[in-house]
Amino acid sequence: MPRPKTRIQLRNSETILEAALEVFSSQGFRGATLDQIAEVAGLSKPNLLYYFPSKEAIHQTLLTRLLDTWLDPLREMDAKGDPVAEVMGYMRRKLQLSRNYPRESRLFAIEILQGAPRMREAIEGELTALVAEKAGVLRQWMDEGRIARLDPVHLVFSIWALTQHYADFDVQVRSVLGEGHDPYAEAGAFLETLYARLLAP
Amino acid sequence: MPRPKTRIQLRNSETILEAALEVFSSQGFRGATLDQIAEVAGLSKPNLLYYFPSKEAIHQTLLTRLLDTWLDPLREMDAKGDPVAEVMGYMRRKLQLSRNYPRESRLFAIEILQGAPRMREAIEGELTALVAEKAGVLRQWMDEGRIARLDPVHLVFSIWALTQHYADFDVQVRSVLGEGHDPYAEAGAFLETLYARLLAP
DNA sequence: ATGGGTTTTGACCGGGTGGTCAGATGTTGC
DNA sequence: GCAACATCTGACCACCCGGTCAAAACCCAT
Repeated sequence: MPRPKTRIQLRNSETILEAALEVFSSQGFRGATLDQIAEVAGLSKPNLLYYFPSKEAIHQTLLTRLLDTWLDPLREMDAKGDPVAEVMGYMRRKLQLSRNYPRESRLFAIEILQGAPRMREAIEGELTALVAEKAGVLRQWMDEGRIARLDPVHLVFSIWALTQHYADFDVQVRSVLGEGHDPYAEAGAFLETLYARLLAP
Repeated sequence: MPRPKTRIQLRNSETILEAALEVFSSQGFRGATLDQIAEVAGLSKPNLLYYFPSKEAIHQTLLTRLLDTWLDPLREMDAKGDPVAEVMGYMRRKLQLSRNYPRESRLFAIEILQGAPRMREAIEGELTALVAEKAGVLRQWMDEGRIARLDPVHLVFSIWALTQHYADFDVQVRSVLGEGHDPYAEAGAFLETLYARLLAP
């Protein structure tokens, strides 16, 4: 069970994780099989298990990597910037994440939906702490009258919900919109309007 | 494979569906096993299969029942009512659905997340048609200047996203909020404010 | 009580799944 | 070229899972 060192190890580990993301995000943990992942990766099943000790370990690696990417846009929200612009910027970055990494979004969603059995720790630690910190920043801005007074945590929830919806419920969104639409472009415009009105002091 | 007729058949069919909802909504279709469902239902596995021809059939029955419940709140939105009150009412009913039927919400979410393999038809038919109809009503209200001009379909998406979030991501919501919170009460207040500001002409 | 229909179950089956292993094949430094 | 090590694979295993079936247990009208 080598930690990536050589070129081959690095390349194959990445190939496997990429394939695993594809399969886990569309089938869930139990729905995915090592054979499927192996096929997508273009490797044999025993070869997967040469690079990762178990199916569980592959999944765990994906989740761990994911969390950082996922929280970055919120980390970037700057207490020293312009409040409305900062919240808007956060919303835009999160929507971009949904657009560019829909599989990651779905992987995350499936995990939380099922009670976060393999992520509880990270959620109760890192994620909760970061939201608490940024809620403080938002509350400060509200106290200063620079954005409308709202429950800051639910404001964050609203950004999560509204942006992730377009990745997680992609099938439904596209079906309802019909052809000839760019869901993310329209969502961007809609959310700009929404948060402009919501945040105005 | 009897269609419910006698008391026993009715009672056991319901027991099975209730248990299946519990298990499917927390494990997904492939993650769930008949043994788990049987255990929760307090029946033997072969006995389940006396009432339903297959695992698939149990799942299908749940989904079919679900869709109607799920669309009812939108159906009730009345073109002849007061626009802001009607949209607000829809949002409130949808939030109540999340509060009262979180398992159903998660069952639905998992299905869509995985590409709606067993629901595509219903989504492309019933659901899409209903949204199209109600989007027309919303557009009419906007033309009359009675609510703000917005993309009506994305307005509906926003209600779905913001209300279902509290059921689907329950674990995350509760972790971030910490103890001593009533997520749904707070969400209700937050969403009232949000839609009041968003919809005002 | 008894007989016919309904409900329930233990035992079993075949296919799929995660994981192992011995050995084959490739790669690299000398 | 070759030894030492890294990478890869076919064959295999034990377990799980959805589903079957024959027979047992139960229910109830007569």
